[in-house]
Parts: sequence; C-alpha cells; structure tokens
Amino acid sequence: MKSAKYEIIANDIRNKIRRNHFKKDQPLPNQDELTKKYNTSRVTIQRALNILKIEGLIYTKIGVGTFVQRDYDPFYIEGLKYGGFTDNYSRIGNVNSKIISYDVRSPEEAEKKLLELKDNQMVHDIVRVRYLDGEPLVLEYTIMPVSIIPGLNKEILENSIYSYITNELGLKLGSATRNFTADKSDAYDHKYLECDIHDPVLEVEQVVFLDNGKPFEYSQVRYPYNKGAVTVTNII
Amino acid sequence: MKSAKYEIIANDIRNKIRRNHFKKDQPLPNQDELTKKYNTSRVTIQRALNILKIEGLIYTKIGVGTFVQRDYDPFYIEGLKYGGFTDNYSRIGNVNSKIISYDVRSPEEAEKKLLELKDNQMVHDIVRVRYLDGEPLVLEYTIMPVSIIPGLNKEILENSIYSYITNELGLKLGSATRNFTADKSDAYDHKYLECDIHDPVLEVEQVVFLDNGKPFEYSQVRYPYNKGAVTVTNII
DNA sequence: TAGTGGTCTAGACCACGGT
DNA sequence: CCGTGGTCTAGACCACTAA
Repeated sequence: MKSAKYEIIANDIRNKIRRNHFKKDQPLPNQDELTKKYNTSRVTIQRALNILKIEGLIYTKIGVGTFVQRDYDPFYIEGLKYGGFTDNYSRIGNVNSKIISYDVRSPEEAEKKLLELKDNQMVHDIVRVRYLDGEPLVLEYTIMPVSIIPGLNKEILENSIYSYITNELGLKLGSATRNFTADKSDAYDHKYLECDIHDPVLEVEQVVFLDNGKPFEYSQVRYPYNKGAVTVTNII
Repeated sequence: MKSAKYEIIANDIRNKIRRNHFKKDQPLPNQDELTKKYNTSRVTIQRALNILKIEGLIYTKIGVGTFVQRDYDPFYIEGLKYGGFTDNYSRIGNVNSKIISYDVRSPEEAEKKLLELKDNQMVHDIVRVRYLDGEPLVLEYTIMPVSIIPGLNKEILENSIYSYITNELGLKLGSATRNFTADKSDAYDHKYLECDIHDPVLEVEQVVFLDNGKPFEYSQVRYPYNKGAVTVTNII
C-alpha cells in the first residue's frame, strides 16, 4: 500500500512531535528547508502541514513560522481521525471485547433510512462490551449491512471489525457523523458497564461512511459518566 | 475582507447544496468544468472541494465523479466549524442569552495551565444561560483572559462574544479541543435549564485557540439531556 | 528590508472505474 | 480505451512580521 508523499511527510512530522523531537511552541524548520529535506515541492509540504494543522498539532503565523501546538498526549485524538474503538484506545492500554449478542436480521425503518438500505437487505446486529485494561469502558450497539460487510465471525467481533474492513475487505473509511447526548442509564448499562442506578451515560450515536459515500455502520456507543469521555478537535 | 478564491468557491458550492441546486448522490460538474466555470486552476478547485469533503458534504470516487453526500439539514454542523453558540444556532431559531453572573478574577491553577496564563493575568468569569426560541438550551461557564479579550460589556455578553472577537477585535479563530462527558445535574442545572432532579446533562468542556495558537477560552457548556445534542463530523 | 507562510497557476503523470 | 479524480512540480506573487 503506497502512500502519497504528503501523507508520509505528515506522518513523519507527527511522529517527531509525538517523540518530542519538536516541542510545544518551538518552531518547525521553515517550508523551504522542509522542501529540501523531503526532496519535494513547497505545495506538498504545505499539504502535509495542513493535515497537522487540522489535527490541532501545529499552528502557523504568517511572517513568523510554524509551531507545535501541544506536547504529545496519548489521550488526545488528533483532529478528524476516527478509526473505531480499537484504534483509538489500543495505544492507551489493553483492549478486548465481549459479545453480548450477535444476530442477522431485517432492519427497522429508521435503520433502513440511515444506512440507505433497499428491501431484502439484512443487517448484522451486534452488541458488545469493550474493555480497557479489564475495565468495561463502552457498551456498543452496532448495525452493519451484510451486503457491505460479509463474513463476520466470532473472532473478528472479539477483536476489531474496523481492521477487518480495511485490511481484509480492502475498503476505505470516509467521514463519520457523530451525535453526542447524555442519557439516563438503563438495565443493560447497569449490568455491563457496572454503573449505578442514577448514573448518567454519554451516548455517541454515529453513522460511519466508506470513502465511496456509502454508510456502513450505524451505532450507539455508551460510556459510563465517570469514565468515558470523547475528545474531538475542531478547526474553523 | 478579501477571501481566498478557494474559499469563495467552497462557499458557493456549499450554498448550492444548501439550496438543493445539487442534490444527494447527484454528481457535481467535473473538475475541468468547474475550473472553467470559476475561471481558475484545477488545484484551486480541488482545494475548495477538499473543504466540502472535510465538512462531510461531498464524496469523490476516482474514475467516476464527485457527489453530494447529504441533503441540507439545518441541524447539521459542517465538519470542523466551531463558531460558538450564536453562530451554530442562529440559523435554527431565535437566539438570546441571560447573564447569571459576570466577574473578573484571578485564575485557578488548572485554569492558568489550560489558558497558558502568567502570574497577574486576570480572567473574565462569565456564566450565561442561552435560549433557543425562548427555551433554555445551554448553561455556559466561560473563562477568558482579560489581556486577550479586553472591553467586554453587558451588551456583548447578551449577544455574541465570538462576533465581538472576530469583528471588533479583529482576531481569528483557530482550533478547538472539545471533550464530551455525561454528568449528573446540579442545582444550577435544575434552576436554569429547568431539568428534573435525576436528569443527566451533556457537558462539553472546551479550550478554543486563536489562529496564533494562543488559547483564549476555556468553557464548560451544559445541555439538558432531552434537548441538547452536539453533532460533529469526522473524517479519516 | 528580509524572511516567513498563503495563494495561485499550467501542466504533467498516475490510479481507478466503466465501456 | 476514455474520463474521472489524486498527486506532484517549479515558479510566481501576495500578506504579514520583525528588525
């Protein structure tokens, strides 16, 4: 899998920031130096820097230079990335999952609309608890069209559906729309997230798209209020 | 205030999608046609389209074309934008604010760190309820350094601090880091958000930066669970 | 005035999808 | 094969900051 030059450069600089080769509020080499160093053109350097800017890792000042916005923090999820639970949390601790239920069924009307399904199209219905270092962190209700994601099995569900999708099926992820709300906890939350009766939960309801614009996941992800939190970076 | 050509083009196409000139899953004109239409170069067109892609408004397929991802929805907040409460909600309904308290004080240690303040620097301490069509929608606790945002007054607080910052002070917004959690409601929530005793609230804790990398706002924004929701689009 | 990042261009070549 | 979007280049000019 060959990456674009601007991606390689962005990854390289991001890693240097992570390893503190470049530190907070210190300047990066200027664009001309980077152009020479990476043996490329200035536009390509700017494209790489723009990714890091969107991720909230650097900022630029016209007439002055390019600076590191924040030191590395493993809990900080850069900018626009969303790679699923495993990808997000595996750098923080040990990640594993328990399947509460798994089924293939017909979608409800609302689900048909959200996932843009035609009649006769079935969906996977997956309920999982996901653990970080042995502690329950999220309860996930996931719906995926069988036509887009075939061949799911127990092993995949206990690990990462996302790595199956990208590595085995060769699909590419696109955008994700995520809606955040607070909710009262229900019986499943009490049981699987081990939370108390009046504890609230954070619910993230999301529709995730492939890069061809097709929605392939509708899920509700519930975090207990005293543990879960989702951080997002926005840029104007 | 002269905008870049790629911004003008992105705005134009975004407005056309909003007005349904381009509809869901219909192709946009191809890049060569857009290049001619806007009398520009292909790279500039691609830059404009990339903005809309990040906003989750379009998707592209190599070898096929560029397509509209979703029809216009006033509740959908495009991609990376964060322009504060007024900007986000004024297109949905009537927006106004009530000041619960306003003070200038010394920052606490945690606040000094988050806002990168030196000794002797004071902060505005603002508590407001913000209404959408007369209904309380959010309770906001906001801290801003007096040195960066001077000259606040009652009228500004009752309207939009953000428009004061961008229009009057001439500052430019940069990235924002937002952390979402669920919380139990407290006495202020009960009083000002008119929520019940065991109702949860959605809390968004955020640090907002200027485009020069300086943080200028630390705020906690609380939404009642049955009304508030924040939608964000991520892209991989 | 010198040095920085921001924008823009014309043109080249590549990767992919459908015919 | 053709038409689509994706990447990349070299070079130009502009806008802004600091000395």
